[in-house]
Amino acid sequence: MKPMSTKPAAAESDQALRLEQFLPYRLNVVGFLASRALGRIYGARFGIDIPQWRVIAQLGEFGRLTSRDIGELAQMHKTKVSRAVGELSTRGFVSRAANRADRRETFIALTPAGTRLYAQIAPLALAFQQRWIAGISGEEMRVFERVLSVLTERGRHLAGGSGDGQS
Amino acid sequence: MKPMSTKPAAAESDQALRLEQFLPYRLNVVGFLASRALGRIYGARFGIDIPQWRVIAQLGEFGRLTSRDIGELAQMHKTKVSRAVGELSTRGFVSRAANRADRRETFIALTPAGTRLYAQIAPLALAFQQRWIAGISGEEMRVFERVLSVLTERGRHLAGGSGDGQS
DNA sequence: GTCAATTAGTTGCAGATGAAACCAATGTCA
DNA sequence: TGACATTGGTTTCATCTGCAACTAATTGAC
Repeated sequence: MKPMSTKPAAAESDQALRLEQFLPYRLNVVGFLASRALGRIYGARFGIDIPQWRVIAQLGEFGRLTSRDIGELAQMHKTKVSRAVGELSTRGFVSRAANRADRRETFIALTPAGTRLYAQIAPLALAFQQRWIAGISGEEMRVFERVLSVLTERGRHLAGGSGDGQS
Repeated sequence: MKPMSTKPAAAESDQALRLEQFLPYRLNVVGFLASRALGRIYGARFGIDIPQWRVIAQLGEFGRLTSRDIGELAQMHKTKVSRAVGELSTRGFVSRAANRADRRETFIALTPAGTRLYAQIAPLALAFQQRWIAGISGEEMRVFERVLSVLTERGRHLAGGSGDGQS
């Protein structure tokens, strides 16, 4: 890292833009790091990617869901849900069962193998989170999470969000 | 959103996993929202995407940089830098000049048109950030940013990071 | 009851992305 | 000096992603 500055075009306004302090940039970087770190943990160990993990997590938490519900709960585009569920289904981790009351939608649920997988991954995920926030005081984390909630909620509406879509 | 719970497979351990409270998930969502909102602002208005914006921001801040420096400063994979610089170059916003001292690397800098573009976008970006954090107290933001820094730094090392790469 | 509008979910397609291969230039070490 | 490793940067290729179009089923208006 040798900046090699010659003509800093910024710094004329009262408040200059510095990318490494710019909030959208920082949030995007930390979000990317989170995904990458977590993805490596159970990606290499279980052959699961992030969308698949989210599907499994929601099913492990709520039991039985439609694809639409999964998308809404896990903030995933419906095509991503469709593909993740398809892959998990062919691998035998989830089952699909038509809803007889509304035959457009399908109930997705964990199979026994899927439940075992969830029982393996969930503790790892929680342990990872613990290791990540170790040493940060409870009060600081409370403030952090409160602000994070505000930013998330506001971010959903700030630029006219359509609703879903996720990396 | 109708969870339709039947058999909540979780909640057996002393600490159940709830995805909407899971930090990596939350950070990834807010990061995505940040990118999307910001990307729409100057994407629709200037035809610039996020990687290109990051390149311009760094050049506007530091003046003249090699592609390698841009990648390190802006946390971008070198192929992404290469493509962003290539596109910005053909559009006349940046110039490339070989370094005569080390002819492997190339100096990238904003052209006059690029500087004008930066002068237009930077205030918009700052205003967007202000609108986003409006109403949050200074003390809360200080705590938030401090924790964010810790999480970012730790996230870089937690799962054996290679260094670059970015969405 | 019928037809238009809506919804759940899948698929085709075009663009974005990163790993790996690659090229040219520089550094290193004998 | 001469081999070999390293580095800056580009390109190829396989994959992922989301938009748009599509099918099938349901709802609503009349």
